[in-house]
Amino acid sequence: MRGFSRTGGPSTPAPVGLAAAANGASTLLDVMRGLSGCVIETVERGKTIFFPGDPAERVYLLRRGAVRLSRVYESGEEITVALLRENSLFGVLSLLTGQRSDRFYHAVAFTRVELVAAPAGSVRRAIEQDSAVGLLLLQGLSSRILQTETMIETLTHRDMSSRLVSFLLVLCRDFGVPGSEGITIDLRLSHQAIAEAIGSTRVTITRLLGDLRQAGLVQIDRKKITVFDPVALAKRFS
Amino acid sequence: MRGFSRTGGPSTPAPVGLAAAANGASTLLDVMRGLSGCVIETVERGKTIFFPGDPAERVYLLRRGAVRLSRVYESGEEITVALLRENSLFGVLSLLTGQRSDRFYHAVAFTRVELVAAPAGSVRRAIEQDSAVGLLLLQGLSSRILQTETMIETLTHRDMSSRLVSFLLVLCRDFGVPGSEGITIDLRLSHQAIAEAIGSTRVTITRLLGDLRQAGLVQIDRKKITVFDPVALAKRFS
DNA sequence: GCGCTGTGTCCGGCTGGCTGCTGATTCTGG
DNA sequence: CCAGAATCAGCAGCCAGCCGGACACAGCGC
Repeated sequence: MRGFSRTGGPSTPAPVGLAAAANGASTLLDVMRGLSGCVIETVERGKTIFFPGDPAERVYLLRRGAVRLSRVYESGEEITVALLRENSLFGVLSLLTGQRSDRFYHAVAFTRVELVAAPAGSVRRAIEQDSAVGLLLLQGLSSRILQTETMIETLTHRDMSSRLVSFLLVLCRDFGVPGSEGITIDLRLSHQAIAEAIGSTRVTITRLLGDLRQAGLVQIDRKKITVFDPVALAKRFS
Repeated sequence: MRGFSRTGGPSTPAPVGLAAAANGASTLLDVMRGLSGCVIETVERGKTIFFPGDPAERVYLLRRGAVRLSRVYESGEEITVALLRENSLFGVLSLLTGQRSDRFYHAVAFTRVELVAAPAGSVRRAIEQDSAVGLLLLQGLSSRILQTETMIETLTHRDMSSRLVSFLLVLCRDFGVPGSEGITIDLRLSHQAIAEAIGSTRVTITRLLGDLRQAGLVQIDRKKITVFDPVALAKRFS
């Protein structure tokens, strides 16, 4: 059950041409929306965008909300490979070698999500027609790589405390909204979700978050975490 | 001290034009080599390719050998963010937003390395002139992302034993050469290097590798690891 | 109102990090 | 090509941090 609601893309192939190139300020979103076969979808929190094993035929741009890419094991365990923020490209597997391939990740809407999906072939054609499209996509992927690498950095910290802190800082960067008393992470994160993202367990996360709260570094209000002072928090790992 | 030896790129801007597009079988390597301002470099094992803080102005393609991207902390500790295999693109930071930015990783030749470096501006121009270039780069980056995500998967395993096994399998994929008695990882890996890559310590790696050896799953000969049977090894984590 | 998910806490046990040391291997410069 | 230096590998003992399991309760949605 996918729970999509398609609000329809342009049924007639939009004139891609040099439109994007002509407009220097054009964005990935504009480009994706103009692609032939593109579909704009809304997915409710918790619903699946694609399952492992599904054919990989479309590229996605996350327009609004957050998406969780995860790997599911036979044991039933699930680990989070990426928490995508707005404007992230994903599903790029489909861009690779022409041959058919299947998804191996599970993509779930972590919040209510709006996304733009376009067939891989369509993307390829658009690139050929308008080189500016290629550049934009390239930049999108570049920033995905940087994002992912920061996450690797987070995960190589040895003690869980550092790992959690580092993860919180990543979340601040990706999902933080500044407020009067610090940066609030605009996601409803359960301890379990955090544990699955940094390779720990629910109980440990509960304990460590408790420590941080008692140390006056963070505040938690109905699953939303506020970091009072990121630099002070960063001092938590050497 | 960078220890480069430049074997000179084309001093006159090569005619990029539609050459690549015309030739369907063209590769990333061909494309990069044709870029104006491109330089082919050889770097000896252990030498630095770029330091953190260096201006990010070039994109690299790793043509031969392995490159280690790492983060250095004030404490002197160093963790490995990526071990790049042949045909990997790196230094993509420079492709992002036009504004100047600095490297924040340390890139070191992990083996003797041959690479092709091209100014970011030159890459951008090539994309504009020939859309096929954009597509090739895009595919290059896509596979980098997949690679990085596998590494995240590795790192979220809780027990070190699984982590090590998972890492070895990644290395087999990226650097493995099949032999008569299994797959040999074509890198000279010290226990310390492995520890820095999977967020553990030298001592633990020594112990765990010893276990694997005694279990008859791997063999180690002067720092080269041979995995007898990857699928048997994979059974090591549930 | 009830049930489910999420949070907080306790405890036993073991993994894995830390320290210190020794012998082996590799690298470097003369 | 050799000698000294530096890095690397293996071993042991100690101890903290984290996992696993279990349980009670709070909050939220239905």
